[in-house]
Amino acid sequence: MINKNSPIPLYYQLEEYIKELIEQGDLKPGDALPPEREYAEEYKISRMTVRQAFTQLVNEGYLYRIQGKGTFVSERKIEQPLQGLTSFTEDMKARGLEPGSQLIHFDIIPAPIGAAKQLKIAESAPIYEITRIRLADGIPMALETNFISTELIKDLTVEIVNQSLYAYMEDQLKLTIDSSSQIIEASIVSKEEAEYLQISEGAPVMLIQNITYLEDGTPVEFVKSVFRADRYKFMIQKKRQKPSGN
Amino acid sequence: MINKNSPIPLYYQLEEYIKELIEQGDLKPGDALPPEREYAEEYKISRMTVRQAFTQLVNEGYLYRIQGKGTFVSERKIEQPLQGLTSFTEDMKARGLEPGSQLIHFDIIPAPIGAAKQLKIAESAPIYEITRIRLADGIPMALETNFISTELIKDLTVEIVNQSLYAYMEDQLKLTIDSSSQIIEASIVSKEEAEYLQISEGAPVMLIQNITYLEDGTPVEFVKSVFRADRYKFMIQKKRQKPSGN
DNA sequence: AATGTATAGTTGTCTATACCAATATTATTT
DNA sequence: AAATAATATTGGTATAGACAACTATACATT
Repeated sequence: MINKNSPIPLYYQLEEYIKELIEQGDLKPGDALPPEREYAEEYKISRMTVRQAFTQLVNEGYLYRIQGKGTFVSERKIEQPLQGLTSFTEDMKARGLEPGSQLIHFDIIPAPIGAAKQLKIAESAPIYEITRIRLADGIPMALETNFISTELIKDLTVEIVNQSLYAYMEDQLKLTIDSSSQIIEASIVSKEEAEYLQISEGAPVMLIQNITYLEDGTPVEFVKSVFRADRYKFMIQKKRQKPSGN
Repeated sequence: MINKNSPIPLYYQLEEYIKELIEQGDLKPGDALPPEREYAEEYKISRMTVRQAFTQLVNEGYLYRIQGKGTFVSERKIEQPLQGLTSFTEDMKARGLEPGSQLIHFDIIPAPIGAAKQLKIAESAPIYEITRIRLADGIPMALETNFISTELIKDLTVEIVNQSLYAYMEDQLKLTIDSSSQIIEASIVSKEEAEYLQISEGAPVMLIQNITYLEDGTPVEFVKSVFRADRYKFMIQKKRQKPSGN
């Protein structure tokens, strides 16, 4: 289970191992884990290292601790978007649907004022504008337009966008994605959008704007999406920030 | 700054101190903090203790670390809802609006099937059903119905609900709120809702369902809200979960 | 029966130290 | 002047141990 010769950190190995036990049902919600000291002795690692693994899992919502009693498996594990920040593709897969895309256009244009402001670049600076119909099991789910500065991301291709933009940024460009902010609102679909989405004019839709940031706060991507309300609900899980912590 | 005789943990003292520096602008976004070893020497505490404080702040989005370079203040600190989980009241205040309420009814009824399922209680078990029009600067913003089991929360009054239900649960009942999950969708307003909200029939609205959980996973409150789309947008900030961590 | 006391087991905090990995800086070589 | 190598600095991982705070239980005392 724990391999001391592996280059993978011990605390991370233990973390993944426990996560597995939970996901496979070997550890059920409410169950107490073996005490920290027991793990330490069992695997011949120090208690602090065990604590580091536990702490991560507590932060991620898998476990909770009660001083003097023990460490327990949380009732509902907080849903963890796989890559941390969910893309449409991951989102659909998680819902058991087959994601797909239909490209409307892929252009480099002078930044419109809205996108320029969100991406904190000069107005009319060149940016990619990529519009796609997003499909789930072949049925239109959303109309999505991405705005990406050509400054940060060069040589973008349709292939990259259709694969995984995030993976490309992290693996190839060594950019670390840190966080995102979203604005969600309800609206009525426009005539043009209705056609793409194959819904009747005046039907309700959800407008979602997403901005993705790097660690130093630089915005890298601005996405505007129009989701069909009859096919899409948005789910969020929030964990409380507590004064005590680690 | 750091008081070794205080019962307050050292890492927490340091954490609060650094947080203060950031919030007062003494440490600006992008600034590098003094290295961990320097803090350790400065305050005669161990480096691991400094790391514990730093780690907390990294998890809360205040700081980010780059190995070999240093630790830096984040550009935009992830918005931290004051009480961790935002209530309507806090939400409106944060938007600079004056929150208000107009009670429609406050009853104890047998749990309808939907609420019973969400709260994981027996169908037709007694629950509070509280419906209010939520106002912002005196204008209807949302229609909100709370479902709360009488089992967990006894002796609930209109006053408590109008004050702060969360504060009552934590301070009086010693229940620790841990997390919440929400489902958001777009819809068209019904005739009855339209009247309460003073909008025209068929206008777009956002339906928000919220469930609040304790640490052990017990659901304590189920809230269904209908928000006017013309007056309300929903904002979320997500922080990426990274494989490495502590 | 109620209350105090002792004890063992658990997580929480903290120290001191060591070495590794990534980055930045300086010195050296070309 | 540029490239390379060596060194220093910084965060990352890990150890071993100590004591504090809290919980639960068993037992004794009142």
